[in-house]
Amino acid sequence: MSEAESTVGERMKARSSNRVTIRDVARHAGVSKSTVSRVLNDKGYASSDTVERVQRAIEELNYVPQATARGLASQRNGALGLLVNDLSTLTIPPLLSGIDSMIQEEDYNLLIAAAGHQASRSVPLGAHNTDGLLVYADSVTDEQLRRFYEAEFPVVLMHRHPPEGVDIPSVNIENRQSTRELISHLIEEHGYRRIAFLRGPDHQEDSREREESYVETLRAHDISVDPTLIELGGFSEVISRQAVEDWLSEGIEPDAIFAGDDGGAMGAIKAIRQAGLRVPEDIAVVGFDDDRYAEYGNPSLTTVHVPLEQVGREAVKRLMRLVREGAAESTVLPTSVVIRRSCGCQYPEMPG
Amino acid sequence: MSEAESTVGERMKARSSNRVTIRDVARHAGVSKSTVSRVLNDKGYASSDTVERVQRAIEELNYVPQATARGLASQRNGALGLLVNDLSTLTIPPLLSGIDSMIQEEDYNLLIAAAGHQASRSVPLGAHNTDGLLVYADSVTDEQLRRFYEAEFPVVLMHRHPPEGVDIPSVNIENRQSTRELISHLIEEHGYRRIAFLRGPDHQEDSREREESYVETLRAHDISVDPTLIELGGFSEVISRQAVEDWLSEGIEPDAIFAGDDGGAMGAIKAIRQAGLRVPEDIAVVGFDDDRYAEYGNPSLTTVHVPLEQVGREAVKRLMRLVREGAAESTVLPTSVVIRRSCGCQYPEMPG
DNA sequence: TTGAAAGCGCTAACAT
DNA sequence: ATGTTAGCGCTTTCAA
Repeated sequence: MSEAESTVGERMKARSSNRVTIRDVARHAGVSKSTVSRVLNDKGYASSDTVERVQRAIEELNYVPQATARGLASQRNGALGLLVNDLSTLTIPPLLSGIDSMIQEEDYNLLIAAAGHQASRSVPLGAHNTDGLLVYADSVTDEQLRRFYEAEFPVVLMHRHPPEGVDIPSVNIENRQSTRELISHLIEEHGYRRIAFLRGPDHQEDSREREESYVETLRAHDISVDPTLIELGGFSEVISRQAVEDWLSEGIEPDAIFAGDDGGAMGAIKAIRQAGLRVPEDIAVVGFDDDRYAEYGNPSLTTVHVPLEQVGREAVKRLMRLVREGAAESTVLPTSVVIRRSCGCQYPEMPG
Repeated sequence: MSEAESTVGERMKARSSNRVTIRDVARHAGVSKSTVSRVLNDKGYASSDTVERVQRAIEELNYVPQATARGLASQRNGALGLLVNDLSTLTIPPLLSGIDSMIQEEDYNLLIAAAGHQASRSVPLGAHNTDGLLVYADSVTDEQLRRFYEAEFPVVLMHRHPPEGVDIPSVNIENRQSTRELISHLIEEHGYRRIAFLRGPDHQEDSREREESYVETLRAHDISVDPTLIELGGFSEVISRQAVEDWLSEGIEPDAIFAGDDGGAMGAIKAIRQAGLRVPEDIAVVGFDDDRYAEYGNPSLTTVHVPLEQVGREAVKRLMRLVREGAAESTVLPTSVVIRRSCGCQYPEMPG
């Protein structure tokens, strides 16, 4: 019996389910499943006549190949995964936007999961449901990363370097240079000397690099580093605000505060104003990220612009290369200081 | 031959692939695949002894069931889809966060796709790769919605009502009442009478409802509606800014501007300040959404708080019910006016 | 250029 | 309580 024909039993079966399968298309076009598959995937030979018949059948039946079946047969999932710590962050939208646009171009799907604060738990995304993973910062542990690496599962890191001995490509941003420029600006242009720092979470590389560069820059200007002026801001508005409130209530009043991220800067500003002080007249505040609201802050925020959308796109590009060619290179994207009002400068676009 | 045993050929095959399958687990535990499957899915009976052996085998072999195979066999995808217009919006993070947390609780995966501005194109998510869809606002057309409905494919709408004759559950927010309160506040507390409106995209229901309520509230206060004071803001900072610039350059100077969303409010503020005018002294501005930066705006933004995280969670809950029980109810979540500085009030927390 | 057949890794009757 | 058997809907050799 030819596959292109059908028995009564088959017909009834086909009728009983309203799901259109490749067999229905084959039957409708008068060809075999294999031929339909070839047309679908543009693989192997097919006479233009056949191609057209099959495509018409697909249209007429409104056929869409089922992902699970296709995946099982071809041993690929057709999806890329994204792991982040926290989806509610403001840095997420541009990142997502970049990732999604690139992934759609590549005809893959995007599977997302937030690791929450238990980066130790088992990862919900992996070889069982994706063909590769984008890992943001410390959303998975070194150990888990190592396992992916040993299993030769394609992973690209964002805002993080691979641990020792693990050769995973990464897309990072330049933290040190812009931090140096930013802190130098505070010292040289504004004459601040008591500059505080609000650290990010302990395991965030971005935060560590920013802190190191902050320390180096102070030293380069012969300013001794005062440990009481370094507190945990946790890349969080709430924690940062509390830290600054604590300083102020203890009578510690820096000239300026370098918050590890813009959210922290907002928390700092809130604390300062609540204490009846002014930003930047009494205490200047600068951040990092250039979140969407940085420009609209009160006052507008001097910060460092991070090309997050580009980070997303570059990461996907690299992951695709890794999936297809087995290798990809790392990169570090440039950042740039954005001077606005909160450091004490006159931000041009904002009169009043 | 029992399934629990193995031939040399099978062993070699198992060795040749480094992927651990259910057969490996079965062999390792000395049981059949079915038993492993039962333990895996907690279905049917199994002696506690067997359960333990199987679980140990799973641990030891580091086995994770393959999503495609499981999906094909069980006729489900194990994933829920989310369709939005634009991933780069600020309303996205809380929404995503709510959706993701709920979805992880339900042990599903989250597949995301931005429709871009071609809501007309074919939808990348559907029955072929998900078990149900969350549709945000106008990210798909009425026609596409109708097709899903006719195919009895589970869909839950967010920030949108189903078209006529299509009974799809939705999670919406209260737009009219809070708009009425907001506009009444501008009129009654501040005495504004020339109040402009920046409309959202044409097909956004939120925007239409806000506009209707805006018009009604003006009329209720015996204020005639001036069509020149209604312009397209497109729920976009850039478009809104341009619209306000146009007004000002034409000498049109409202007492207050009601932007359809917070992004638009920011654009309006920018335009006003650039024209050398002050907010709220010369022109007041209010928004809608209560985005993360609304409180930090310059001045802080009077707006309407929208419980986006809850919208996400409620939508997932309803979609799960729809998937499992075939039905779910719609709901409308309450919103609340948040008075800050941009309307002309004294916002308590911000001295200086 | 096309069709037949095998099989991807799992679940789900149905036996027993 | 557990094993056997049949697929799920595709892709992919292999023949023809």
